[in-house]
Amino acid sequence: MRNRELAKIFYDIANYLAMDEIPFKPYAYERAALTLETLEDDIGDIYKKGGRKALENLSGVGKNIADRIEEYLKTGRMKYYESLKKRTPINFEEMGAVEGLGPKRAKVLYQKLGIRNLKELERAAKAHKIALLFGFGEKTEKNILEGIKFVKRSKERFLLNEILPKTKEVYEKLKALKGVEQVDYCGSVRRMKETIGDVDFLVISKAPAKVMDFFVSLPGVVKIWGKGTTKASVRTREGFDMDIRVVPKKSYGAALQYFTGSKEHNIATRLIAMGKGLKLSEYGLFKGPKMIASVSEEDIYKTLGMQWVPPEMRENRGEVEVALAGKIPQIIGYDDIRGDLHTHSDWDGGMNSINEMAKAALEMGYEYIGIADHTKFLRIEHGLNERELERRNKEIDKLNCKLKNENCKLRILKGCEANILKDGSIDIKDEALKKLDYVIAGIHSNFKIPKDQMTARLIRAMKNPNVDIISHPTGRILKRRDEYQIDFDKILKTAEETGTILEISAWPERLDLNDQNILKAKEAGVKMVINTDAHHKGQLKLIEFGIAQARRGWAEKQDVINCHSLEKMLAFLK
DNA sequence: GCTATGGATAGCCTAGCATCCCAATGCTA
Repeated sequence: MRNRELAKIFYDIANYLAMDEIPFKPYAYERAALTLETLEDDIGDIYKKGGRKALENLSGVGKNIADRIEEYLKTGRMKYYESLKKRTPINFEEMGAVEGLGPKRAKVLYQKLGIRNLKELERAAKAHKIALLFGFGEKTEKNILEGIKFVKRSKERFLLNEILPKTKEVYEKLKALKGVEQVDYCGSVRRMKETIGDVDFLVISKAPAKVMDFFVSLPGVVKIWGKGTTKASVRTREGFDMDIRVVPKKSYGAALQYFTGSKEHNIATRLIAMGKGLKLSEYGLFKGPKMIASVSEEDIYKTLGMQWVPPEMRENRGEVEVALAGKIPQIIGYDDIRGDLHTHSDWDGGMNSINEMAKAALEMGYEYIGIADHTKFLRIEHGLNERELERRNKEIDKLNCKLKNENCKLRILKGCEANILKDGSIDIKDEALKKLDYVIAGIHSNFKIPKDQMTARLIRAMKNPNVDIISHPTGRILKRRDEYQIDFDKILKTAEETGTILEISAWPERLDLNDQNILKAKEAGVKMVINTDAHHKGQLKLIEFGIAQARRGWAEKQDVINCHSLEKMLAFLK
């Protein structure tokens, strides 16, 4: 998939143009990038099948951008982009990741101090050169240093959604390869961890040399770190590494268990083995020199006197003890979601009409979809005011009538994503909220207020009888921003008392609540809802990432309100 | 640079905030 590569380039171009204060063009490139990102098919395939015309048919892609895409697909290069880059050789991917740094400031830093990347930025900030620049100051310099620290910490890891599609693609190719008997991906991808270091594949094959050759010559491989008879390691164009190893059939289960990890889980299981006078390694479970289990993971766990543990739970957070006691919870499955309650339509900043979103929900096999458009505080997302909300509600009523007449079971729910203002009040009148099926409220501004103030802010919002759900409750953005300061235990207590539901955002950069908070919420008896926050119909599919997170937090169907039928789900709301 | 219609040209991308310098700017949602 070259969609993401191209999107990245277009975002870069948008930054270069914004830097020069060129109006509107940046916006055009950003829109094209967004289209590419949400595209379901590979841009190369689209071009192969439909040619230039197919490119120009994409929303936000006109003659010029189609030219650029075409050039890139044909030559692997884009001259326009390269010339922009040459003129201002700034690494935006690094610099832009620092919160508070945008294209304009990056340009000033380059022109005045020659700063091109994170390393040079850090050096200048530490030498207090930045605070002296016009338009900058002490505070900005300090914020930049803090931002750098954060970026560095998350730099080597990739978001799960950056990795998973490519992983599945390679997996399918390996599976189809002649001579491959079995293949699995393991490691943190199999555990569906929110960020991933590298990808490991495990293969059974009688022709390992052929598998190695195939693996290192996969399209998108830019560097071969090593290649032996049963092991190989490569770097992909996207910048992450993939390893493969061929293992004997008889120890496949042991290898799969070992390479899936986590390290902490493996240590715990090895200790169990030791306690029984056994030895567990990547080669098998041994009693003295005799291998007593190893063909499958189930086999190994069973011989250890444990239940099989779903990969998402393998973090040594008590799952080993629970598996020994035979009490592994029935965590929710990837097909258990019956509706998405946090989606946006073109009434606010979304890309699709309510009707289109509903159709997409039907394709997902959903029983209901909730439209939770932004409310008025968020002007950039075209947040709706009371009157506009009313008009939107009428459209939903009409569509529901139509669906009913067509004997369609899907129901569209009237929701909104209101804003929790600095003092904990909601940016839209209660009378308007009352008319909705449900209300989501979230924090979209003033992230840096003291902990007690932030906690009080959320608590006040939860006590509002109209607020049913708190969206992305901790506000973190993976690789960009830490969660805001809150007393999560107090939040849980209030949620429990008021019957407020906490969201598990499936948005790959949020995944908020995270796994550990999900576990805490479950223990506190707080109900949750898994939502995508889709701004585009294609993004309904992101639900997979939310479910994975819920599984990592041991959530069961009873903990997640949208695992239930419409009627039952509605009963959970205030 | 794209889209929508006036088919060559208008309209798109807003508002609150933090910071920096005390009115303006850049960043973020």
